[in-house]
Amino acid sequence: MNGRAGGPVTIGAMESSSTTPGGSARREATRQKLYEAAVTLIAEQGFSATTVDEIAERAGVAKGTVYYNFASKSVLFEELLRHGVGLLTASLREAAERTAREGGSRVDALDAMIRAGLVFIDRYPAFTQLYVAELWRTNRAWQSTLLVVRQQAVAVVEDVLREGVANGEFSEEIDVPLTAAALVGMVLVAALDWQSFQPERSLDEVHAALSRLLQGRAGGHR
Amino acid sequence: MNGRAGGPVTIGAMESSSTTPGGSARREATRQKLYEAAVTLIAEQGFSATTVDEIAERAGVAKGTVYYNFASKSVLFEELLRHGVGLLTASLREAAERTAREGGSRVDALDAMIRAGLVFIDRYPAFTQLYVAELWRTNRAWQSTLLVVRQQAVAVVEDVLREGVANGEFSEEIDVPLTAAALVGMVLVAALDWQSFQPERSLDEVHAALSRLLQGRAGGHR
DNA sequence: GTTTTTGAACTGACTGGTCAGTGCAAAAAC
DNA sequence: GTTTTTGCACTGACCAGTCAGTTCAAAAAC
Repeated sequence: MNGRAGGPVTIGAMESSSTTPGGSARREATRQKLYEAAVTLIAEQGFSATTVDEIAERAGVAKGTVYYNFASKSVLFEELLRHGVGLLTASLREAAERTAREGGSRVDALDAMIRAGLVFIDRYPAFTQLYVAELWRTNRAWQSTLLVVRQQAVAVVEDVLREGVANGEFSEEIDVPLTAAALVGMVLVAALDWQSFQPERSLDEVHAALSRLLQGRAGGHR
Repeated sequence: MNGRAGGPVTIGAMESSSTTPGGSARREATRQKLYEAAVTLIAEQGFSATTVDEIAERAGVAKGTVYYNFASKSVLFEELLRHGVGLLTASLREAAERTAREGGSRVDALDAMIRAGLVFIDRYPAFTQLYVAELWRTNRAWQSTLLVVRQQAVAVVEDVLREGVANGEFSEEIDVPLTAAALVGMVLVAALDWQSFQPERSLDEVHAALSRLLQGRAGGHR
């Protein structure tokens, strides 16, 4: 019943994390199942249109279990958000560090992060959908959670840009926050478009197109 | 009560259009009010979380009037989408044509379209929010409408890219559909981020940052 | 024996959609 | 030029259905 093909869409792992320090293994497994059920349903239908009964049914647990494990539908959603973005930032940071370790330039680091972003989106398309759909809303309960979560992800990109400016690799004229936002947006939207409207393309093709754009070989080839 | 400052957020004008060929002036005015009310509410809360009562109240009409003018809540939303994207594509196309008329290159055309996109988003932030939030959802009633509407907007960008490849201005290696999607995404996300998280920046600053990125002056300055 | 899950019943608030009826400006009848 | 009729646009109370969240006794897992 997964809109998209592919194996189990595990959003979790990410160790026990801050969510519940002393959760038993069994409980953690139940939460995991609930995350997975919730992420796909909410991505498809949106938060409000998704019922708790649906989530419980898809996770294969009783409705009471949802409320035994989470205080409310909103809380379940917020913890899900934190969970997923933790994974993403870890993956981005890892890519940047690996590049640095291997003596690559900052452009190489950005390129590696683009790929890491694409891999993440390819693996957890539902999470990405849901994130984009909710990020720019206003007046919602979890607005503050989203703000933190966004800052975490964008900060990784900003760091690399700043390092590049510091070591002279990038022009000092670049606007770090805006450029970081634009880069994240480019990857996010290109990837979602790929998944939704051009699923026949390979990850490498998408990566190549974005890489070219990053290095300015689209506007005026040389 | 408009989340953002500024004058009346008229999404309409766009002449009588195809929606209702023989609508009376009064009726058209009512529909316009309903569009304006719906676009901000749905952008803030999402489609499902927005009630028809709310829309009616904000528009200053009775609930029955909504159903007198639109078959259902979904139909109101679909017509709203078509309405807004019509405006956007018209604006993008106009920018591209103006540039061509003035003898600019295709890069100039892309640049002009970026600015036109930013101006549009600045003027109708709610519509943009709503569009992004709903575009990549699956299994929704208006999925087909969105597909058409997206294709319209992206096609304008693709056309310019193709022309650029044809006249040798762009490398033949560029992947037109993917690059177009990435460009649109870059503008969309950068603009939304600007509005939501960096509202102190001016349109010119945002435009400059995106322009630089387009011309590759971010990755490897020259 | 303690923790976790189950599953079904229940509540109270809310929602999309309906419909009989109102207001009113222009046309028709006189 | 006054009265009557027409029908479009709008109204808002109402209804049937839905949903988040609660409760709890009993079973299952640990």
